[in-house]
Amino acid sequence: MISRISDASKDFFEQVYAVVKEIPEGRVTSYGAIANYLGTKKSSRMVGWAMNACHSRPEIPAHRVVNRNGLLTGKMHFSSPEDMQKRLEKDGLKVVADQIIDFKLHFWDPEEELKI
DNA sequence: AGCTTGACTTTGA
DNA sequence: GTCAAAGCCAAGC
Repeated sequence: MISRISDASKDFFEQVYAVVKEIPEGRVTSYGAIANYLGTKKSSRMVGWAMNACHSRPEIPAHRVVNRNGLLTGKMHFSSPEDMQKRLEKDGLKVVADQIIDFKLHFWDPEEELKI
């Protein structure tokens, strides 16, 4: 019989998407936080790479995922660079110079909220 | 098959 | 505090 891969071993991308979709409105998180929650802290880049493929998942609020500094590093990957900031402001967040104000206050840690 | 790039993070100077 | 370099894994060429 064919040993199908376990659900827990599903694609890393799917895991990232699952976490990102759980990000509540008005909250933001970092690539590293997601990677850490998934257990691959070192592979924070993979989270970003996963987001690069988020075009396959229109329901992914990728605008709520920023780098460790709260900087909108991936804004240019959106339909329009302004779209990401506009969505964040729509969520009640303040963005200045492509950076989220009080980022740490709005930081949403999946390890804290989702409880491993 | 190997090298380069990438929506990052951490560490050292 | 900033700046530079290393580490990381995967996809693209």
